[in-house]
Amino acid sequence: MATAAQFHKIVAFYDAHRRMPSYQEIMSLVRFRSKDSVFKLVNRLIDQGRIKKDKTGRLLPTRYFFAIPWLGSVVAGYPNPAEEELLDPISLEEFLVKNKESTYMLNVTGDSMIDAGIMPGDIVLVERREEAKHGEIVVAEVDGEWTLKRLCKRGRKVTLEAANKNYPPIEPKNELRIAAVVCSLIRKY
Amino acid sequence: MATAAQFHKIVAFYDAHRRMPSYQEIMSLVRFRSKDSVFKLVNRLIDQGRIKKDKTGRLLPTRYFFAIPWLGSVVAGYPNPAEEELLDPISLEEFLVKNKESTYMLNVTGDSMIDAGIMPGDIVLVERREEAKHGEIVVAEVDGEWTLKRLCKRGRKVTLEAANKNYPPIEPKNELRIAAVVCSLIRKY
DNA sequence: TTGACTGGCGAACGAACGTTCGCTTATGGT
DNA sequence: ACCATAAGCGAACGTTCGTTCGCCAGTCAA
Repeated sequence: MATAAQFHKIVAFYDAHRRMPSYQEIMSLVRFRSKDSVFKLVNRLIDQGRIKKDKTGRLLPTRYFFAIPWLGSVVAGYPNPAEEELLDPISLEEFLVKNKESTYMLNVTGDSMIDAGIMPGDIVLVERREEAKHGEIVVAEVDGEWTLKRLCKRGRKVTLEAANKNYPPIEPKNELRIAAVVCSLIRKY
Repeated sequence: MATAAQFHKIVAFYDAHRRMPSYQEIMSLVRFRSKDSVFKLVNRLIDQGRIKKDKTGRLLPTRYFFAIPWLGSVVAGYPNPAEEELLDPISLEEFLVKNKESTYMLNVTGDSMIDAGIMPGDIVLVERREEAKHGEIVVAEVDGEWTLKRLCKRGRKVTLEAANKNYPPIEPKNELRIAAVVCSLIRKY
């Protein structure tokens, strides 16, 4: 269908201007000479679910505007580059950030969690909250500093364990204050 | 400054509607009774760099709309929650995706790269290209399947090395086709 | 060949847009 | 107490918005 190329131009406009184009702007994007042609094109795109309209008629982007195509698995299969959009398209924000209000980024230094695949220089996305379950990786306050460890609850005993055999578990003397819970990890190469 | 709370409401509107509010909409958001008051408020926000306007007067979001606050380092210091916005605010997309056209997501299965901190179930963001430098982690085509390995160039000899001592290096018999280069890693807990 | 359907064109509609004006009220420094 | 400045109000401006209309050229099935 030819609407795919036209849709691409709209997405490109959105990426460049960080807003949806007006009907006039789409008109020159896809080289129409009538706004009504655009109107009908937009309705087709809405039927396909690629664009949305709010109740005042303004155009809104959908997930397709933010999506990074998902190719599949890297060991198991041999993805066909022709059919890129197999899995649900999803934006990184949507994928990683559940509660925008309480999510923060944190640089990781030190190698105490290296056996859990968290290396120095990595970035963790954390959600600020004070409760965590057994096994979750948390940011805890110990001796006035923040430290990244795995929370272990055994009966009434709570310890902080590193994922590195060179670091002994921490058994908090007084109270244990949890500052945040790690919800995802990011690494740039 | 009181504009901070008002700015927050505008960001909230943007998050909810995926577009910038009109002056009228800001009017009711911040409970003004005149569009001119909004006009002046917006100009203040523009002076602060928190909002932008294109040449037609439409409002545009800035990095502040997408940013996840950066708290600092998790081991070294003790970040003050009061001053959250110390480092440059940045959006995940902006941070991780350089070339939107050629970036794809890929599921990782298998533990062959576990010593490089890439675990089964992780997701890698890759850029499709056929050239890679020594030491980069690449998606390569071997025997009709895709595999994730570190590229090693020693003189004219090119091998694919796993980051796991249980896996021997791969020495390609014929040609070595690189499908993509890993540029970042994502893990969800 | 006919008739239903689709897609693009050009013109027009009211509504909403960003902007500007003159005026009033609050605020802050001297 | 004074004046300068800033912030909010209400009304108006020209422009652009999304929408709708009638019309015409293709397409495809009956």
